[in-house]
Amino acid sequence: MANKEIRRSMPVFQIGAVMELTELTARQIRYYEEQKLISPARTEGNRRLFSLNDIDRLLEIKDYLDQGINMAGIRKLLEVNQATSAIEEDKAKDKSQKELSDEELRRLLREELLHAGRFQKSASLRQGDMSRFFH
Amino acid sequence: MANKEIRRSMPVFQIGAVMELTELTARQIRYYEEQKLISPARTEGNRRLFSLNDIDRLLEIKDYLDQGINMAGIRKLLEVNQATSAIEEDKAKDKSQKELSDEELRRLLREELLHAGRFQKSASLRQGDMSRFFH
DNA sequence: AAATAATGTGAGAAAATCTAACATATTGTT
DNA sequence: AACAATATGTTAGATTTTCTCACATTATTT
Repeated sequence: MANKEIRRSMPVFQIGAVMELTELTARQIRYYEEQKLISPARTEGNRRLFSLNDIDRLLEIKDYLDQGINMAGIRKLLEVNQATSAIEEDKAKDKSQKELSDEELRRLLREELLHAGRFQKSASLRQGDMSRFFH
Repeated sequence: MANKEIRRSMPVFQIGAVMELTELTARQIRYYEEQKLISPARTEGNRRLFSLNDIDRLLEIKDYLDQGINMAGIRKLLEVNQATSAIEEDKAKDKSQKELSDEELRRLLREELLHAGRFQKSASLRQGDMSRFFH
């Protein structure tokens, strides 16, 4: 499901929330952006907006920092991590595709058609849909 | 999993994000609070903080509004909805409990022990954990 | 026509975030 | 030991967002 990744990359959190969730200071978070470790989106008014992926990344950075790794090291590690996780995603995709029986495929197709267009405009969001928004 | 409900009720969204997600104006959202349809949390600085549940509720309200139902009606509908969904949750819980084999129970217990305390302090959050945070 | 309900709009205050600059503590280098 | 670089703290002033409150407007009910 590519929707999952879309949802996880939606920029919705302001820096205050991120500070609480990650226990990093605003200064630290901004510095990591300066160092190109993260690239949060911006509102019209230039405020940072973070996604779940950004937050995961910050938690990862924090872990590495606790291990005494410096910015350069972390930058490299995140690169590698990014690459390998992309590969793993692809693998998982292949695997799950192979494992689908024809019947399941037909069922999924029906589902797909039934819900087509659901994520086009947020106007189409309706009750209960927020549960679909994350993960 | 009661954690799911805990996560869904975590107040993290500011009104700006909620406006975008729901396509309601700030005025509307505040009015619905005044009408006791929602009860968002507050920051120290008195700003509203909404949870996923709040947002679902607002989307539900919007649906009802589109159907021409007034505040009183919506209030009542939300009450009923709340009650029935609680019942359904209980039912689901019963069902899933019955369906768990002894072996699965033991496995879950091990898991539980392994991850005990994880949600006590946000300090214990580590990389990849944000994916667990929603749904 | 008057009252009520739901929402819009504007003002002024308070809070959160922004950038930029300088300070400080720790680590690495010479 | 002295110096340089790294990572973070702190402060200031500007900008943006949100707050409450009051009044305006529009559509429905009585």
